[in-house]
Amino acid sequence: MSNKTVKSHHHGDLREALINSGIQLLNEGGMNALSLRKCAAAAGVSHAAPAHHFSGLQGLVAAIVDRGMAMFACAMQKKIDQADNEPIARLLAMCDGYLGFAIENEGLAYLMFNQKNDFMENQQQGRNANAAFNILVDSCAPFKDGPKGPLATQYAVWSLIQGYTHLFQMGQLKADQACPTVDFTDLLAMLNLEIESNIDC
Amino acid sequence: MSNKTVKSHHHGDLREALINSGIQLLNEGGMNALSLRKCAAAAGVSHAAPAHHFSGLQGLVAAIVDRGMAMFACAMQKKIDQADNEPIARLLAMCDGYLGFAIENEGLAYLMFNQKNDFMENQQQGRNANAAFNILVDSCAPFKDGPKGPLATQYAVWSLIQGYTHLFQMGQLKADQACPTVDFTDLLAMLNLEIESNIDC
DNA sequence: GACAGCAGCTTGACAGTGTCAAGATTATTG
DNA sequence: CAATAATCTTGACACTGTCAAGCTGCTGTC
Repeated sequence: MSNKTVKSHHHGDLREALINSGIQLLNEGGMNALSLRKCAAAAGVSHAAPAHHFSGLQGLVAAIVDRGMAMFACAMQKKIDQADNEPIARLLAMCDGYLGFAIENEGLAYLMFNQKNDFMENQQQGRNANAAFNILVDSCAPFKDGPKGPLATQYAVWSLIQGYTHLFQMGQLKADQACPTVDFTDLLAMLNLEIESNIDC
Repeated sequence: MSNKTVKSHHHGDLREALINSGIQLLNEGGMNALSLRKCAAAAGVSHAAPAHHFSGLQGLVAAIVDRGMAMFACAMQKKIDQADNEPIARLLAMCDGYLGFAIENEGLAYLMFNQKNDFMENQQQGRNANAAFNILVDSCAPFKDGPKGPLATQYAVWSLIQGYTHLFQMGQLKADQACPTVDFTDLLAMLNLEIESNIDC
């Protein structure tokens, strides 16, 4: 497939090619369009070749999720960097990036967010996932925790944006009836978020 | 299989049996354990028999989701009926039933909540789904809508409980680190919920 | 009561899937 | 250069959903 070299027995960068093919299949045909054999075919390679780079389908999925997490973290960070240097604006920007990523990468995001997460256990695998998670944590850091204990703000925001994104992905937020779509900004505004004193940046 | 009648060519209630087998398979072996052929085998019937009751796997899934929605609505209503006759208590009870159902029926709930919803379009199919949805709507009805428009309360609560449930299903709420699990009550307490005046029950 | 029609189910086949074992080819290393 | 390891191919297997064709027994009509 390469025009630089004559066709070799070795692909050269099959692992990368398989991940890319997988993401493309996901975003084109949704969850059920992903298969080892189709990835192999898209990379111009025999059906059993992927087994030497991933331990079965689950391994390919893990690699795709890992790649997706890097893209996800990047998408959120980009929005945050464009926002005003103020806690609420940055939090909203993070959520904007969260939802935007899920919209622009529908199949990939579905795979990522609906996969049981063993990342915390496989430390090696989850570096990108942790990076994405830390962006969420950092965005919530300037706000006081609720009276009922620490982390409440963080999990409230996470649940809210994840739930909203999920409802969107499942087509539950269509504005087909009289009511217009409820914007996420309005939902976040309902949360009691108090800025901790003496915080800059 | 029945001890009342001799074995007949006809099963008698195959449709029900297939749905029940499907739910059992889901809750025992998770999402990937569900297959038409295994449902058929569990019902003691040939592999192609389901095709005469459902239009393929998708049809069986739709029937299972429909059944699940009835159970879901029942679970929420039961909790609400046990709660104090007061808006906040009833809202919390609804969320308790929501999460509890997902915990007690892991595989089924995963199938239900991660399926793109065509219920609003297939009016006939979605009666049970609408019943469950209406319980959510009714639980939010006593509360004022936010300043930014109607339905904000409803979608904030829905996003929050769905997101929290989803994080739980994906194993993101484990209290493995120093922090204990964040209770949903604490998250709901962070929402600005004002009771509308002149409402009883 | 007999017979046609039909719904319920079976059998057999097909393409697609993941996974394994064995072998062929290429790159790397001593 | 030769041995070894990495990479990929080929072939096979069990499992999946789906379709076509046929068998079985119930139901309704004359």
